[in-house]
Amino acid sequence: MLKPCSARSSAKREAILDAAKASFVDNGYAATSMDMVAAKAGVSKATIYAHFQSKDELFAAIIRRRCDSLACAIDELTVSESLDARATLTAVAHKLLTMLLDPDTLGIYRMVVAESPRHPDLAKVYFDAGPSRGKERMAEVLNALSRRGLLKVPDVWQALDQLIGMLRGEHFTRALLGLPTSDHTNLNRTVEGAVEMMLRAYAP
Amino acid sequence: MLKPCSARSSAKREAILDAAKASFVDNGYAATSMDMVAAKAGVSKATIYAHFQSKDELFAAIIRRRCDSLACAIDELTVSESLDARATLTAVAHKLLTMLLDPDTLGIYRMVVAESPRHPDLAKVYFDAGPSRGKERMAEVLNALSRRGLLKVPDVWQALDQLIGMLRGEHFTRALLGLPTSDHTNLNRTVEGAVEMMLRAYAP
DNA sequence: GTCTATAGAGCGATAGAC
DNA sequence: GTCTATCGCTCTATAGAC
Repeated sequence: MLKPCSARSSAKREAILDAAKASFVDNGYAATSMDMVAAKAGVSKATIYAHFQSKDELFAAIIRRRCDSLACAIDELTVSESLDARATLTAVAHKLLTMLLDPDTLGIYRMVVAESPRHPDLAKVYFDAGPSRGKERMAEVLNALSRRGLLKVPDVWQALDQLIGMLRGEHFTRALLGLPTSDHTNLNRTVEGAVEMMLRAYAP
Repeated sequence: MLKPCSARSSAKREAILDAAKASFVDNGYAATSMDMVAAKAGVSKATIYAHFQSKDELFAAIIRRRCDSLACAIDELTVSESLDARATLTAVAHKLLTMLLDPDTLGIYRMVVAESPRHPDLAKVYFDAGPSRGKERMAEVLNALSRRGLLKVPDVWQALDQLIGMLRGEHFTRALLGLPTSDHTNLNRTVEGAVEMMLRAYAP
């Protein structure tokens, strides 16, 4: 579970946001009523409307708060500069996969996907703060390896698409659909296989 | 757009299914009312309930119908047996990517993802008929190449996860979130890059 | 800011005529 | 099978007291 970088809000406002996030994740946007949120947050419905103009705005606030957390977690996605290419890629791969399969990540992503036709602006906010920012962060890792002469990557963005795609493999889709997840052995095998492919293709 | 393999139903029933699919895709499950479906289908609400027991069953019928179409389209995913490894992989990659980025595929997938917490059984039905069946079909293609000595694949399922993951790249996520899609040049480049990786790793 | 109470609209599902 | 009409319920959002 991720925490925000900086928190500055009233206690009730946070309680509402927490309750709303849980309710939205569990029931979906449309099937979540403001009464449910109020009950779970331990406040009255009118109090919610004192903090948020509408159900839509409450939803947007949740996504934006999650984006802040995501961005923070992504920025912390660093790897020691003294490792070789294989160790670096393996480390960053494990961190990424852990982040992707986090229940919070999946729950929010499910909502963003579901509501993207009705809330296209939020989908963009999420994509920029999540996948896009994550890729930029990983590009720095790859570039560092290139600078040290441990990798030769002609197109960093394409290489990252390939690495991330291979890492997600079937695991992410299965988790997103709530299907029984592959065990930890397979996760390690996926990482090893993906790293092997990268090394084979982009060794200097 | 995909069509079902076999159709056997009354005209009104089909009209209801078509209208419901469009409404569910556009508005999401919970935000779609039976009145909307009735209006779009040109029937009365009671007629819908004469054909489907509940809103849930109507939703399930749509997913199942889509699964039939998907399975049919996937079974037709064949490639000439006389092509070399690169041409075969490129052809099957283009077919897969076209299928994945089809607006109908995306719309239904969005719904299945959104409702998977409340309809886990439907998520499994969809996964089996879609991704799982597609992978089995592609395994046959890879096995055929291996049999002809054009490829040496130690673990077919891992190789397929890698290939499919690289092909989806960022395109699928962007399309799923309704973000501006990369142009056709990039799609071709993605295919070429993925095929190149596969050949480099799994050449005999 | 926070509460109780409620307005006003829309929902899923059904009854009963044909 | 198909319709019109309607029941009983829940929803978002607000009014007004404190």
